[in-house]
Amino acid sequence: MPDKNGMERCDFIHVHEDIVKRVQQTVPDEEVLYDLAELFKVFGDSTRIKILYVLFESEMCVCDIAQLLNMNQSAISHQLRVLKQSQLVKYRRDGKTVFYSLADDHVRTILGTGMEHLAELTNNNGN
Amino acid sequence: MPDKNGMERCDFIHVHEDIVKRVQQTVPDEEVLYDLAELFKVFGDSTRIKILYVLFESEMCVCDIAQLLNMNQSAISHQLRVLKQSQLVKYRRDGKTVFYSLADDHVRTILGTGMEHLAELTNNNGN
DNA sequence: TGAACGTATGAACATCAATTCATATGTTCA
DNA sequence: TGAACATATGAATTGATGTTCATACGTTCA
Repeated sequence: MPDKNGMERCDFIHVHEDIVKRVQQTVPDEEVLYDLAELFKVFGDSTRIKILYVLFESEMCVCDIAQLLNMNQSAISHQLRVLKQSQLVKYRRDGKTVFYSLADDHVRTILGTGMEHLAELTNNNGN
Repeated sequence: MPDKNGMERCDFIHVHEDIVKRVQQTVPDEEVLYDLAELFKVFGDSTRIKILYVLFESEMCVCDIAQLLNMNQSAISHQLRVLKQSQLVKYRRDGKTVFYSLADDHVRTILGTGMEHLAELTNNNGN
């Protein structure tokens, strides 16, 4: 017969309190970790990743990005807004056209780190 | 009066074809970018980020992680499965207990890069 | 000014993902 | 073996998110 209340035994009887205490002190604040997750969430969509990679090469207008990715203008515009809010891209207006570009080099660094990880995974699996 | 078919003008008339061509060649394959997005998606959840940070300090069992994060065992177990599938954590069994730990140092690198980005943003906004 | 164009945006819809609940699986020990 | 415990998992639910559609906004130019 299982526990009366389903489960939720696990009363942390054997917990190493010293370890727990130490860990609690070294982990960053809840708020920071939340922001960090929000940042990575932005990179967690292939449309946005494609946009960023495209901007590696040169600044580009919404229309051109849409053509490159074979998506409609609205979808790109919505995603550019997300990237803008995260301060990953910046823009300048030239007449009717708005040109987007990478805000700084962090984008390259972050994407590069992710790429390295993927590369190593596929290498190891290839053995 | 707006266009007849809503919009979807934007016939890419003024597109710089040379730029577009060049960009298309340098952007990684669709599949790779998709995998990259999947990787970052894993980091795009604060529960998983917390788990990873907790594992920075030492290997830990499901129960302890649950206590540290003040969440129930099932939620943690589900998230550990995601981290396991992404090969970001590994585990070893010791009797009834399963200890989880970081799979390699890429986790630290990736999270560190994200942190740096956040730090610079807040610095710049603080001016 | 008004037509044409490039871009932005709000609403609707559909899909996805995190958590919870209930329960199954696997291990230890009396 | 069976009770107790630690973990895993499937189903259900709820909230978040990406895309589309329609349309608004801002700019140029005749």
